[in-house]
This record gives sequence, C-alpha cells and structure tokens, in this order.
Amino acid sequence: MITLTEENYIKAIFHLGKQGSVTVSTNALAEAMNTKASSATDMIKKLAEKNYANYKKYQGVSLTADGKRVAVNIIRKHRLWEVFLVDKLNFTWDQVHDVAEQLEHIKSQKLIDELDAFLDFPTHDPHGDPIPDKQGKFEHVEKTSLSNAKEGVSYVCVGVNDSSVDFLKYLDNNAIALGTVIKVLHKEPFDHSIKIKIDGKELMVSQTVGKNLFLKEA
Amino acid sequence: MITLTEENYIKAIFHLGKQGSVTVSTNALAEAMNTKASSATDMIKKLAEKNYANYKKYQGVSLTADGKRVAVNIIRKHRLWEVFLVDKLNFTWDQVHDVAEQLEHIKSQKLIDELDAFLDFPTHDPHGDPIPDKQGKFEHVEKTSLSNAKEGVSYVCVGVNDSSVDFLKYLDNNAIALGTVIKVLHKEPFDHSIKIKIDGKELMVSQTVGKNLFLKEA
DNA sequence: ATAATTGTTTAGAGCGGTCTAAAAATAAGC
DNA sequence: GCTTATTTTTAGACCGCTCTAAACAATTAT
Repeated sequence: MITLTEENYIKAIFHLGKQGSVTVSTNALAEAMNTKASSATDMIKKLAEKNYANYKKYQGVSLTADGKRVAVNIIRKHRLWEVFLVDKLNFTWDQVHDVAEQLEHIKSQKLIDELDAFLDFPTHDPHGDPIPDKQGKFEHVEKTSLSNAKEGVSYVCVGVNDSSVDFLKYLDNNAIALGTVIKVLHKEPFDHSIKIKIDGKELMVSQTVGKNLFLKEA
Repeated sequence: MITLTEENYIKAIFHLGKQGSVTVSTNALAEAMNTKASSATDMIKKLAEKNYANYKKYQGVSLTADGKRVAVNIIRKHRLWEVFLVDKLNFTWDQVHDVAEQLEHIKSQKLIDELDAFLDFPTHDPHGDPIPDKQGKFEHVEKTSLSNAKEGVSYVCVGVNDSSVDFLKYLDNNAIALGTVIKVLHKEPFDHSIKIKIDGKELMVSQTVGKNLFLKEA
C-alpha cells in the first residue's frame, strides 16, 4: 500500500527532476514539500526501500520506472479533476489547484476511467498542461519560458509554471490566458523585465512573470 | 482542524446513535470502526475535548450540536457524490460506497455547492437515503424494515441498511430496487423468513434481508 | 590543501492513531 | 448481596511523519 505522503513526495520528485529522471537534491525536495531536509531524507529512504526511487547517500534522488508510473498516474488524476472542476463546476483556473490536490489521491480505477470518458478524453488541463493517457503516455509540448523567448518573435501562451492564485489572477487582470498571442518586443538586460505586445497593447512584465509563463512559437 | 479519522468516528457515532442523539457504547463504536475498544476510548476523549461529543466515563458517547453539524455535512457530501457516480459516471449502486467514502472527506465548500447544483439539487441518494440540504436539513422518511411490515399490506422500497456489495447484488438479482412495489404475503414465525410478492412473482426472503430492506406504505 | 561553508544524514523526541495487556467499573447470575 | 462476567479505561509500546540538534560529507574559498 502506498501512502498519501509517499504519493506527494513522488509527485514532487517527478516535477523537480524533469519527469523524475534527473536527480533531485534533498534540500530542493524538502523545500518543495514544505518540510525539513531530515524529513525528506527519511522519506527518500522509504521510497528507495519500496522501489519507487533510486538513492545513494549524498547523491540525491530520482524515480524508478515504478515511481514514474505512480507519478504519472497522480498527474493524470490531478489534471482530469481540474478539467472537471472548470468545465462542469464553474471553477476558474486559479481555484482548481487546491481541490485537485485532494482529489488526485482518490483510489478507484473505474472512477478515473469514467471521469475521463465523461469529460470526453481531454488532452490538456486548464493550465495548458498535457494529460497523460491511461497508458501514461505524455504528449510533450515544445515550450519555452517567456524569459527565454526571442525578441521580435510571436508566441502563443501554452502554460504556466507557478500556479499560485496570485499569479493566475495577475494573468487574468492582464488578459493573458491559454492561447493568447504574445509578441516579444524587448528584453531589458538590466533587470530582465520584458516588454510584450498583447492584442495591440504593450505591457511590461517582470522577470518573475517571464520565468513562469510558457510559450510556443506561433 | 478536524482530522480524517475524527470525521469517520463522528459519522459512526451519528449512524449508530440515531442521528447522534442516542448514546453509543464504546464497544459498538469500536466494532463499527473496525478497531479495538481502547482506540475508541482514546478517540472519544479527543472528540469530547474538541467539543464534538458528550462523554462521561463508562456512560457511552453522543454528539454535541457541533458534532452533529459535522456528521450531517459529511453525509451530505457522501450522498451527493453517490448521486454523481451513479448519474454521471455509470456506477451501479453497489459500486459507489467505497469511492464515496473517500470523496466525502474532500474539503471545499465551493466544490460541494457546485456539485449539488450540477446534479440539480437531488433529494435522495441511489440507496434511497435523503440528502441533507446546505443548512443540514433532513427530510425524514417514514420507513419500516420489511421485518416489521404487516402481512397483506403493499409497500414501496425506499432504502437499504446494509449496503454491502453482496446484499446489493442480491437485490439486483431478485429485481428489487428503489421504488419496487412489494406486497408482504406471509411472515413465517418459525425462522422469521418472509414471503413477498414482487411484480406478480412470489419470493421467499430470509430474516437478514428483512432487517436490511426499508419500505414505506404504498 | 586546509579552512570555512553548505548540504545531507543520523539520533532522539513528539504527535496522531493504533495495538496488547492489565486494571477498574458496571452489569449479570445465583 | 456477593461473585462472576462483561465492558470500559488506563498504561505502555509501535508506526508514520514530523521536528531540532548534532554529526558527517561535499563543495567552495583563499
């Protein structure tokens, strides 16, 4: 039996380490989980014990095939529930995260299969992230952060990294949503702020925004 | 903060003690929770501490107004989820219980309000039990068990007590569902089995069935 | 290359929930 | 009413997950 907390750690390792294949430091994991390094160490040991993680002392942690399977499954559930909340229950994209964090741990294969069908097999969640299919297959989107985008090029917004309520509200206030066309006008070397054009209007965004907004070339 | 386990104990006290107002013995509670009496005692103390339960040593436990409010809220969530699973996700009434037991603990007021609206404010769950409204109001159904029904009288099936998979499957196999009209032909004093008529066909059922099937007069 | 800093692990403890074993209170039998 | 049986509570322990404090390894600086 896999425990709630174990699932959450596995998910964190997956996200921090680019699908769990890159090794993640104990501190980074602890920070992501809002716990202390010692707690992370204990959990890492347990995950290694149960064959969900690869671990060598002082060398960080990555996921085994089993661990990745678990992670992808949770992510699938999380994102399907997000679609449900937005499409059927009138949630906005900044309201879904906390609830989906709870719903993702419900254990029932039939539930998730039926939900998938009920939602008509969606491929992306409300933040633009791809939903793994039943086999765990991911459609990998070619995306770059706004910070790494090229001056003078037009992009389409395909996702966000930070999904905090504040950030999503900021985007709403500035008319940035999935599918919004964004042209990069100028990248300021001094403070890494970026001047962009949305729907004819110019807008100056900070480095923080640049790092958390994902685009693909239009 | 109220814990998962606390919620489950409160729910059990509510169900065992006729809406939580009747005092429940430690053993009965422990049995319902599949744990030992010592564990139940500990939890009862904690619930009393937090003002969810009335407790005097060796005198059993009942719910305070607060405790009842919590219980009703969980039951509301449980039953709404059951409706969702059956109406929207093609679950049968014997498949919903375990999943609803998990879903009932999801914390989000908006979630349950929206779900209620999405399901068009249902008043009963798939087992015929009433769903408390947002204010916790219960429609109390006048129901008797088949065992207590009178010979020669016709009834309508309005609910079940035991919602084990086996029992619900048994009912399905014998074409008994909510709304089914049942006429009580003869109650056998010797083994308390009961002869009933459903849809023109006669059927003999055991005392166990009689105790777990709820009817109201047609 | 040695010292200082940073990152990681261990040791020991606490909390929530469970258990067993034993003690205390209540209920039942005669 | 006294004894026996049952129910309930207490005491002490363990597991999962967390913490702090201290030890240990790795990295960086000088």
